[in-house]
Amino acid sequence: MGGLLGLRKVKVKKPERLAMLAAQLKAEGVLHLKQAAERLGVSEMTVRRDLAAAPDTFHYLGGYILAPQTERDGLYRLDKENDEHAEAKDAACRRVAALIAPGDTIFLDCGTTTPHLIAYLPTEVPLTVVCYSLNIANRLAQRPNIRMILLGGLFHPAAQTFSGDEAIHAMEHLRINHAILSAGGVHDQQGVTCSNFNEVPIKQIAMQRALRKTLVIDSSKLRTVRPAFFAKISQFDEIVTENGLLPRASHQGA
Amino acid sequence: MGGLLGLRKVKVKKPERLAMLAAQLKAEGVLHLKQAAERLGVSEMTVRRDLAAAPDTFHYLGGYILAPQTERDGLYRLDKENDEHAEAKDAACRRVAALIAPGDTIFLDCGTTTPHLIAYLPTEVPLTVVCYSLNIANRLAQRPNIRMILLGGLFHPAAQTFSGDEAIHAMEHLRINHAILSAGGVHDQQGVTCSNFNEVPIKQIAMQRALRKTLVIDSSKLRTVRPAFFAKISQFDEIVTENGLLPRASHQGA
DNA sequence: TCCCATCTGTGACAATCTTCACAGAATATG
DNA sequence: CATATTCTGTGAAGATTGTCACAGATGGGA
Repeated sequence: MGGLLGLRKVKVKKPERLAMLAAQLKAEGVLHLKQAAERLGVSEMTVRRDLAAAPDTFHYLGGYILAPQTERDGLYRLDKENDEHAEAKDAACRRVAALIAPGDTIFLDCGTTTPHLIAYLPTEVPLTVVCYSLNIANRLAQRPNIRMILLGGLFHPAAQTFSGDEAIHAMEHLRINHAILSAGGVHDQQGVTCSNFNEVPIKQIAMQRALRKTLVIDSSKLRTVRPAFFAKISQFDEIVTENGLLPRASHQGA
Repeated sequence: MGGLLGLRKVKVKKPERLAMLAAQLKAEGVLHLKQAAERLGVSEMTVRRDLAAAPDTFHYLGGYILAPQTERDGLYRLDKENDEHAEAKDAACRRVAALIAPGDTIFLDCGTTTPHLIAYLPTEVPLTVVCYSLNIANRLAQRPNIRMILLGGLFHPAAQTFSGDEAIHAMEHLRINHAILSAGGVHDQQGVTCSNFNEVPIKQIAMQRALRKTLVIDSSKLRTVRPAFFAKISQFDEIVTENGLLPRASHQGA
């Protein structure tokens, strides 16, 4: 250290540094990487490495360290895992949002596509949304001015959905304008399919009771098949992907 | 439009974009500038300008848009606000957990007390929990090996609960061993009361159908009254507070 | 229709963040 | 004390982000 006598360097080890970081963040909420490095008396590189070693303790975004978020836990697990085509799904949902009419009672399917729609739902006009997924319900709960009806029943952790006779029975008392469904596979011959058999009855009832049926998918689903069949392509009024409406020709199949 | 019928170009103006951003953030907490631009269908530059025009609405750091702190954890809002007696509630729930038998089907009330119980529910033995609150459902969903049945219906944002004839109807098909209820007020003369009238029917049905009825409260609720009456003190098999069981003498009242 | 004010997209440049490899320092171990 | 291991700092290259100016697009009024 350049022979500057008396300049005592205070050495702090990793666990201690992490504790100091946590304390600073508690007080300030956000810390710039450069600040953090200065305050801890180490290089930015070291701070980076510390953070990388404790990935769950802090949030790091674009040069800033954020205080850990208390509990945003498993809420949006599904999406995070399976957002391969998140952008396509989002784009498709944006198109679907334009199809929604004021005053509609909408049935909103579960899955990883339909959650994207919620951000685009209009909130200045009356709107009722019927759903059967915990994930969807959580998002709807956070939007103002949307009447939400959740079809309850037994919870299926894998899909984060509810099912049961009661849910199906409940639907029979609802007047649905517009069912917005999604699917894991859409195939000319094999029709429209999904992965979970327990979703089939509720999807079918929803389609049966809805005046208008819209299928929203990202285009990677086209020409694929999943185990559980729930509808023919021709049963839908329109099929929306990130590229727009599917040409009507396809509707003649299956 | 490449022959894709009905492909409508959606033009969105600034106020609307800000609203969409806010909604997305509410749901996801963080948004990358690039994502935001794509979802809104505008350039990154425009998003930047939008953000600059509404400096108090969003947090922006190193390429990421953050939801204001308050909205990021909307999920557990209820608790945060009203956890004055959180420790007492927690202690009371710990006592209640000891009353739960393996294989029980439990009805779990909504409110700010009952969520504390969930952490203490046993997961090594079969257990079914029936609930009607989104808050409770979210917590149960995160515990393994618990069968959860959610009574659905119309969502009430203020209390984060569901209600409706269907929910009540659904209960009639369930065999409940043990109803664990909470209350906003417990009073010798006025009985057991809560704040929301729409919770009354479901609480009453649950009590009617349950073999054992436990009331769990923190002791600050004793000798207070809330607007909605739902049971007499004597209807409960036990009343548990952070200090233990309420002496049986009190059960003679109301 | 034209003009004006405003909004929006683009490209260029500067500033910053990210990652990597390497070398020196600190620490542990025998 | 020597060696091995781990930890830390540095600098450079590449990717990303921030800022700015300018031009085209849009949307009212006159």
